[in-house]
Amino acid sequence: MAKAYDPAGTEGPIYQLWLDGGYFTARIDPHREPFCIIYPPANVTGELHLGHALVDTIEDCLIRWHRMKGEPTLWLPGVDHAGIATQNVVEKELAKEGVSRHDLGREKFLERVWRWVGQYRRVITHQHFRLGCSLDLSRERFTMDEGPQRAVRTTFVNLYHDGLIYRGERIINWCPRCQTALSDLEVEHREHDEHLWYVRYPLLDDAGNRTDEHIVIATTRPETIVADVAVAVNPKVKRWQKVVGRTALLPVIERRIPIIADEAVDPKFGTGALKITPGHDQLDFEIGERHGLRAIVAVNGDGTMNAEAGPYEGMDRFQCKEVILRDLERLGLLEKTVPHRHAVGHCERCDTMLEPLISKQWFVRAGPLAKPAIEAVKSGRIRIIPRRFLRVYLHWMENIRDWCISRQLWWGHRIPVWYCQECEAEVVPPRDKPFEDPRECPRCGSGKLRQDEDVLDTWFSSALWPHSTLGWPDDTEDLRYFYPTSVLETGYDILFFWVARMIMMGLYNTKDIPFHYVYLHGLIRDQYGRKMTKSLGNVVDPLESIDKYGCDALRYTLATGGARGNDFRLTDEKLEGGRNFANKLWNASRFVIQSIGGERLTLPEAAKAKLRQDWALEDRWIYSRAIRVAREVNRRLGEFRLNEAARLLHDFFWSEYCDWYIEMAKVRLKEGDRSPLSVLASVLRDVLLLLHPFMPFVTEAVWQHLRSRLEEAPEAAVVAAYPQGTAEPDPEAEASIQVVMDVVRAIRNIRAERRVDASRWVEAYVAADEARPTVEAARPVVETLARVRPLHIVENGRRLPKDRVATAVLSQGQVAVPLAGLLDVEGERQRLSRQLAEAEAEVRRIEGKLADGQFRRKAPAAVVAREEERLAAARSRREGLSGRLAELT
RNA sequence: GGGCGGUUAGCUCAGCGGAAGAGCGCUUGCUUCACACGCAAGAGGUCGCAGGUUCAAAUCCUGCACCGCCCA
Repeated sequence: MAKAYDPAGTEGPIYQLWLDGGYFTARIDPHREPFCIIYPPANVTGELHLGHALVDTIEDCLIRWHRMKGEPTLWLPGVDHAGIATQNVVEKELAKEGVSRHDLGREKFLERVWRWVGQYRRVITHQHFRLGCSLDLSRERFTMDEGPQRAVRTTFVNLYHDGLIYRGERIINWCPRCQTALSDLEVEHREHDEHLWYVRYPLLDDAGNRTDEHIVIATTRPETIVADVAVAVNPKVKRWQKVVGRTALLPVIERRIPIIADEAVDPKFGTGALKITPGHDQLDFEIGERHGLRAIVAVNGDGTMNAEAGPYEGMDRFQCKEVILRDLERLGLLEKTVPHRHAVGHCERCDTMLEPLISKQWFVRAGPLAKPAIEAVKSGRIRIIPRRFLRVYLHWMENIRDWCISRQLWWGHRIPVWYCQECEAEVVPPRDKPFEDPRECPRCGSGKLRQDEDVLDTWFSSALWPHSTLGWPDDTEDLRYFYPTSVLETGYDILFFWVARMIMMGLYNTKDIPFHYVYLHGLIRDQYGRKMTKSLGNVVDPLESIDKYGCDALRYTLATGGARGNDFRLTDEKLEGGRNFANKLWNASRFVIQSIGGERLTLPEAAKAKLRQDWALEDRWIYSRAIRVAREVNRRLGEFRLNEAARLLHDFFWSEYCDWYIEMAKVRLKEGDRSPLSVLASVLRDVLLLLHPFMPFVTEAVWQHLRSRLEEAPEAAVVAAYPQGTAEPDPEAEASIQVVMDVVRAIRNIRAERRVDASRWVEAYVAADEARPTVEAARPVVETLARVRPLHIVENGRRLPKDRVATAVLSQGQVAVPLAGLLDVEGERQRLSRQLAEAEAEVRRIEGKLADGQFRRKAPAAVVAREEERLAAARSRREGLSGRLAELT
């Protein structure tokens, strides 16, 4: 084994070993409860970021844990066609060649996209390998595969015939750059420091002639004046009450528009009078409907003004704004301009300022679907972790709005609706034949049918993912066995986009929940706490981190980075820590394996603590601790507390197994006594297996070295049984070793403070009182670890030497180190006095607590007993300290 | 406007009713035969502020301040 762990040389061969073993392929066993996670499909755009690395780490960890527990385990990988994103990427590629998609035409363009898909599916798969993922590649699915396509089509057809999908003219969010409609969720609201323009609309008299009077409206979007159809005032605003019912003259356009009254107008905004533009504003649209006003759309799909804009036709909407303001100014109709901050919608994908406009689109009627989805979570059939996201989910669901699902894109699932060219009928395949394209119009018999040009929102197919990947709408073995899946794990940022919709659609399609648990993780940020974005240039490529520190280092860092559901910052320092841990694991293992040599060990199996009574104290202790740690780790994993489980293992392995146990074991090994080997190997085995889900490569690599030295060791860690800690702990050994450690630490402390040369052996005395047999038994350990020879063990403090010794008082004994010439009596006095003061304070504190009748009556007996023990220890320490001080001359 | 999260050692974060923890950084020693990606010994915290509940509060409740996020 090499002197340092080499991830780059290890990871490839180890992954190959797993693939060759076929360990990742799920096997159905009807007698066992399966464990299944559907991977959140990665966008086929191709970029793998730290978010994926986090998903990979968490899900692989859960999957490996369950697989090792012996459950039939399926982790199903997937790739998402990512409509807008992929179309944008391919269009950018084309732009480099000086071609637009329109030059190519729909068919040729789609060919290009498929070529891209072929390329990037492989890249994505390779990236999962690098992260050590134990995905079942034989079941990989792509949202545009035939199976998921059929699921999409079936769902659409059923929803349509159930009246849950409709086509209608609504205000939607339009992205002029992507040239498509978006759903509400794809809108990013951002505050803009802008202006509020106060514009005068002249009033007409009864004869329709212009007067000197006017009504003043305040607007943030003067360019939409051209599409105004009314002015509305709140009926409570006194100032405008008398003008309701009159007619105003729309500036520039000179259209006559009515002045109406509507409660929805905010009397405190601007002047209390609102221009009504039903074609470009949701609130105005609603007011318009109430008053039977027509709607005018004045902006084209590309963001330029259309013929409705009159003189401004052809201008870009932003340019139009400038020009119209100049015109208003010139006409004396611009009363004032005041600074104003307001929220503006932007395209989540390309950041373009969105244009709300009326458009004919397809919608999902979300209300009826949300009802059972609310119930499934409220009843606890689906559990959301961390729990605080439950309220977020419910609030969104209870206020859900219809979902705009049509996109004016070429790449995606084509909407399965045809329109009759003759009678304009809307034709959707029947429920029993959802995959058959209609050939003639059922109403007029015409053969002139044209399919809707649009495709569905990508999230529509993602919403079906847990069942469409398992074979739905067919009744497959996988679907029957693995559905509902066990855990849905993803970032909290797509709770609405994906999780909520999966619950709705899963319940609709399968009449069952899609998963039992939803585990939401936090977002990874850079070292300054900023979100990682391309524009900031602070995006970390996980593959670079793996190259630099090793996959296990990255995984360990991500797993321990923060508490569940919390964001955390990734830094090089943390990755270094992960690398160091992997190396520590490697080297301690190297020591154990080298110590075993060519022998084949049988590991001890002593479930009852009694059976371990005759073992060496340190063997009993570490064996007992390993049992407790295994229990704790399993418990934390069951609660999705990966960070706590990993940290527990880190601390146990490093601070107890390496720092103390290995050093203690060396004492006997050096004497040629091989008895510690089986315990060394046994605890190492447990640690390796317990850590395997977190750090699969280094643990497997070590396992492959270790297993040949063990009798009956499984062929690979990935399929070894996960330690459960079913054996009985040994509290007696744990308490005893504490005394030994305290003695060693006390002597080391004195040596360090007195600057005793590290290589020098010194004489020392220990008065251990009741713990004397323990210290006696551990004499060789204490001598070696504290570099003491000879070690005198005396009955009690009175037997310790008094002159020119440095002393330490423990709760269960005292230590004295003769230091002729090195002792600073005054310093010693000060140190002991300080400790005495501390001990006295402690005694007073606990005495006070125990004197309180309320405490004794109300606190649990175990707590009272513990306090009494502490008091005894503190008193003993106090007596010892004052005794030493008195002797100090 | 509504909701959520955060505020704990110099930094990054755990802990969330019964003696303040980790990693990094810092100080002092160590080429100790697994590891300097290391070993040993240390220093460092009125757990944001103010009330309240409790025998007991960093931990529960109320209010406030600041930072961040989500929804409208």
